[in-house]
Amino acid sequence: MCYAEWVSSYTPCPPSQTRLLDVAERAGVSVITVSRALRTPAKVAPETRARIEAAVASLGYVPNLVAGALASARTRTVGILVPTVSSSIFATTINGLTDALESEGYSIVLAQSGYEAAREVAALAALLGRRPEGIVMVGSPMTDAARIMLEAAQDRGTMVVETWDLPERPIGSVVGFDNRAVGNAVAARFAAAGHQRLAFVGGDDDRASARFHGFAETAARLGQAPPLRIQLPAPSAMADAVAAYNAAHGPESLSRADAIFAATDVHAFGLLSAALRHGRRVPEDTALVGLGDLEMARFSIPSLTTVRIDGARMGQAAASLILEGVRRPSHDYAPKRIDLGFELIVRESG
Amino acid sequence: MCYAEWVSSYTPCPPSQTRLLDVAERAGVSVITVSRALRTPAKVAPETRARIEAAVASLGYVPNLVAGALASARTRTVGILVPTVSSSIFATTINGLTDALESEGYSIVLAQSGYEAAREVAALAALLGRRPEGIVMVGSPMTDAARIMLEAAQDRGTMVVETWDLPERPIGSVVGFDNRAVGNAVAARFAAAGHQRLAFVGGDDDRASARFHGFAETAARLGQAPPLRIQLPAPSAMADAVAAYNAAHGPESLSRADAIFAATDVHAFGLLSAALRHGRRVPEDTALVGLGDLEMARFSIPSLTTVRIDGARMGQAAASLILEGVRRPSHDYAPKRIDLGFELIVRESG
DNA sequence: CATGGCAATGATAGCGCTACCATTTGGTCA
DNA sequence: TGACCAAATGGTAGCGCTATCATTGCCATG
Repeated sequence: MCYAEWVSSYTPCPPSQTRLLDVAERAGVSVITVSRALRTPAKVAPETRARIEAAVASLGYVPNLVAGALASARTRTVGILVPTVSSSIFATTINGLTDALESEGYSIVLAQSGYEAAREVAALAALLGRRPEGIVMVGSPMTDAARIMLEAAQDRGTMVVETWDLPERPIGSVVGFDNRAVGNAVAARFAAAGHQRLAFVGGDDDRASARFHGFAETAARLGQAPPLRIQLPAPSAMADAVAAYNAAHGPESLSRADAIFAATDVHAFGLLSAALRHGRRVPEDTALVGLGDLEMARFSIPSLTTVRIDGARMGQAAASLILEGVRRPSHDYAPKRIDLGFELIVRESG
Repeated sequence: MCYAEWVSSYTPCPPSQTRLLDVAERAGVSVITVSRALRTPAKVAPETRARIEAAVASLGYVPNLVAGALASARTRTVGILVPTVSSSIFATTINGLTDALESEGYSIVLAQSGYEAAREVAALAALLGRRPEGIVMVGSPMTDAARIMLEAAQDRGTMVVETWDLPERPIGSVVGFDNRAVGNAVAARFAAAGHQRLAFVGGDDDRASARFHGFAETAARLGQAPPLRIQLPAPSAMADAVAAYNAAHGPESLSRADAIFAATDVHAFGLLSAALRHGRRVPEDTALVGLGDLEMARFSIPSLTTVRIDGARMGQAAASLILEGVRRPSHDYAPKRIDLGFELIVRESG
């Protein structure tokens, strides 16, 4: 609070913000009527409403949603915790979520875990302190601490939605796809095309690992040698994939692989670049499949075969789940599990 | 509020959230002592603090920051309004901002304008209703309405920072670069390389336009023919650039240009793809320069000459400006103007 | 031994809004 | 005509926290 004005005329206070009360006085009504005129205009007589609207406009009144949230125990806020925003792969999900929620008057609070456990917990605490009505996670929490916080929040009525995966033991609702099945599908395609020396390039987060396990699983089932796995640091960067390709030239080398599944299109693009620079032909010498169907997959040369994930729809679905579940007594709400599937988009690279 | 429990045992309430008071009772102290233990631990005796910490842990207490914000008139929240998050070009700015603010206990509220005036105003109203301590704009507001809202917010003590530009008439602080100078630099380079038929491809937002004007200005100064300008819809998409390249084959055609400046790397990449598919050699037949220095610029083949903008640093600088200015009496705060500059990264494409 | 100062804690009054009751009209219907 | 209802409006008590101003006890100081 600013008491400076009582103390010294040398330190003026910023003009205190206009409140509902100011509008009410201006319009000659009570605060509650102004509140109603703003939130449920139909319940206020037209002339009264007009007077109030005039007062609002002339004062430039912007309702304090923080106060409203406290009073109503509805923050109209949804938190989203992503590993990182710089990786454009989650951008579409954020986009879909934002688009679906902002028209309902919700705001998005964004936090990043940076793929780090400690940061995830801290970010989650910050998020939950804002009392969001929903929390959208990309993936499942990395730590038990985070899981417990989410479960507690859910017990208090917060909607929890995990995305980009279909975890065995979800916290609340889930909207994602089967990362293991993705790996299966890619391995099956490589095998059908007659590739022998498979490799997988990606991070070591749960989702990338699931893709690898599915990949290795199907490779084994089809009698292939175990795929080489190259682990790259998170978040996915082309530079890491390029470095990995350029690195070793021993038996563990990527350049010996004749088919590479990259856990993200970003990695795939790095590998494509490195392979071409090495004079390898893609897909003749090395077939390449990515994941995400980023725009560049369509326009690279050769264009990139990739697993399309509908990130925007995932965000929209998460938003719908939250809007449905919010304010509903917990006893008649059952968490949902939505499998959005994936699609192997076959282009030139494999 | 949930009164259902008084009414009917069939509609149980979600367990009401734990409050400071619950922790206080558990620890045998007053609420204010708990508040202090959490915010300024040094002011609480070690044993008391230990008891409080134990109570917090056993209750799983998460402070309600909404209530705290209302009481203290400090929301510890910063709003960021971007044209879109799907365009990865602003992702690094969001990243830099987030990284710099989250360690200070701030949360980020994200809103998108989608390059639409009406949506910008709506998003801004939603943002300002949350009473953020700072607002980071990508670019300047598109409408006067938005500008007025921002000015009013600033008068109430909100820090306003415009980024990605250096507007003539900034609202508050600015951290960006000179888009016109970027255009000048690219035109100068094209001219020096002996290119004759220049073209510019980009959106029609203020920043892209400034780049074009700088480009045309220098072209004229160096005696070149006025560059062709191809306007693409926002947000920038490779597909639009590809379509533009493939479109007309008349005198207004991009394929006649021997040097193209694309307002973003995304456009540049689309043009690169289209040109190569048409059998044009880059840079021999068509030189190409982008903007943003996205990672793919480094790894495309040919690699992309581009104007590097340090988006992350822009975000960090915006965060610093906000943290500095916040809570400072307005009379001793002077808006700052920070030019982060740009760098022409010469690679293979031009 | 009174005095002052500091460290530790507490009581209280809001922050700006909304939920939950009133209360006041004017009209409808038995 | 009086009971009844719906439409329009108002009064008031918080939401969970923090800012401000006590209050308490303890020690050092002259």
